Amino acid sequence: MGKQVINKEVTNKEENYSKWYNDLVVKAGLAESSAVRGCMVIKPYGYAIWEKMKAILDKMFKETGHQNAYFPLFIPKSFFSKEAEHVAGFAKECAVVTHHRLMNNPDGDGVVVDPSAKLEEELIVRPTSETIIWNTYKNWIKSYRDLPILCNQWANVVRWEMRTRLFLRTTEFLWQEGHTAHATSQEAIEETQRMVDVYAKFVREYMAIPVVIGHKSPNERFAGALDTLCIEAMMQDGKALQAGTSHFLGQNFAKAFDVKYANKKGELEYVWATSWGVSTRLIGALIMAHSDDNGLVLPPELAPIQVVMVPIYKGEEGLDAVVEYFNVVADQLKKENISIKIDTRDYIRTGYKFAEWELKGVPIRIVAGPRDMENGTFEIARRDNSTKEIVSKDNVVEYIKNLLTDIQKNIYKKAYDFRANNTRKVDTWEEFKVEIEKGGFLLCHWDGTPETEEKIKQETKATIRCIPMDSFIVKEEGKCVYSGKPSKQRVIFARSY
RNA sequence: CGGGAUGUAGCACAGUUGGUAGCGCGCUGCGUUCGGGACGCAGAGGUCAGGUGUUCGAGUCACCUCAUCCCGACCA
Repeated sequence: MGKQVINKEVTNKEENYSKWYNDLVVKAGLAESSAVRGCMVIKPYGYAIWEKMKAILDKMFKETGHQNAYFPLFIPKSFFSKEAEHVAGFAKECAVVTHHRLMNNPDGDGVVVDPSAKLEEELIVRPTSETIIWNTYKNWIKSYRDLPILCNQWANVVRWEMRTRLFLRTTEFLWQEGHTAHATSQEAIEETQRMVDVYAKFVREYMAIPVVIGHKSPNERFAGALDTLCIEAMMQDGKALQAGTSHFLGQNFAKAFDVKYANKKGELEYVWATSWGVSTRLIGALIMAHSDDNGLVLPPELAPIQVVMVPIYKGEEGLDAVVEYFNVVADQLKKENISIKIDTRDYIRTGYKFAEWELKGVPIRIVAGPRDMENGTFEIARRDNSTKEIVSKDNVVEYIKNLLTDIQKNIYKKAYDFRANNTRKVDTWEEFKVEIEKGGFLLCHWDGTPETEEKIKQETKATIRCIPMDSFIVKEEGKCVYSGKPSKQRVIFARSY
């Protein structure tokens, strides 16, 4: 049966945000930690959310001209050292395959690695696929006619992080990574922008989370990129979360892997590259952006179950009657592509079911019992603001359709207002040190140097989340909040995940 | 890899000066309940992380190993 209940004593968001988050992930049935250090089991309910995300993103990628492909999990070690910055960025967190055979332990029980099966060249479990993909693209690209190449892969990657957290940072995680090759710098830069826009649209419209699009500062840039664009979201504890990145890689990987094409004049040129990705971390963002002490709050666009129907009845015939009453509406809703669950479990009490579906974040609950059947009504409760209404069965389909749209908007608005209330301009260093403790985004002038950013990070743990490109653009002359040197635009400082 | 802590039932924990294992939740069965997380009765479930030592006797004391968590460094 596996009934899971949040113990309210330990799930107060205000008191211990981390614990609240972790409890929620486990108790809502999204994921749990596994036997392997830092790895996560994504449970069916959590994976259903991921599948919905994948389907929408995949469609958006195809609409922007991309195709899916798949590249190997293992990368020869030598590939890795071809791009100096890239290897420096990932070297410390790589899982390495050194052998390919086990044998019975000659000294006792169990199995040991067979020393005779040592690989000549070690294989790296991909932490990201730039190197193996560029080694492949080398063979695909000869002429300007072969360009652009616009590939995406859905895959798992491994990064041996020191500290892990369910969804936000696990040793192995699922993601998509797009890798494109272009004839011109201009085209690659446009692609980088196009894909960060796709991410922003997805997170805003489907996940109902407001994000800022911006450039990363050089310190925060992807290893091997000339420019990294990102979307940054604010979680309910005021910390920032990088939700997606899109990198302009210049000709770095083309040069490292010697990928040249013949242009129309027959001259050889290096190609221009981008890469972009989002991961299961987005599920963590979804949880931390909307949920409350009663559990998940899922936006209707991504909820695996959009409407749950809970019957109230006495005896077996009573149940059949209510289910029949529900089925009429359920069939109509299904025709509208609304996903329905009728909770007919007879071994669980009604109140318990209510609490359980709230914990799982189902946007709408419909309740009906003898009273409603007599009156021709349903009781409809929304998860996002806990209000209930009695609705006539004649209007219920239209009502639900509108309500789903309304909930989606309302969740976004809530998150938007929260972000607005936790974003402020800060102009002095004294003020900065006080304000950063309160959480949220600080819009500050910065002198543009990595040294200043590094010092601010060391003193306050805050980093530049991005140099905004759409929301929060404040182009004005000012003085760096730390060094007092001149600055032309405010950037976003925050503590982050 | 530094600093701190913790390993006892599925989960969360208690366990006194060393004396042979407990509570709550969950689970199983029966009954009464059932429009917001019900209750009663009866059950099942443990190599007290592992090892060595001290002792007549170790969950408890000492040492070692392993694992996990938190704080740093790293990071989607």
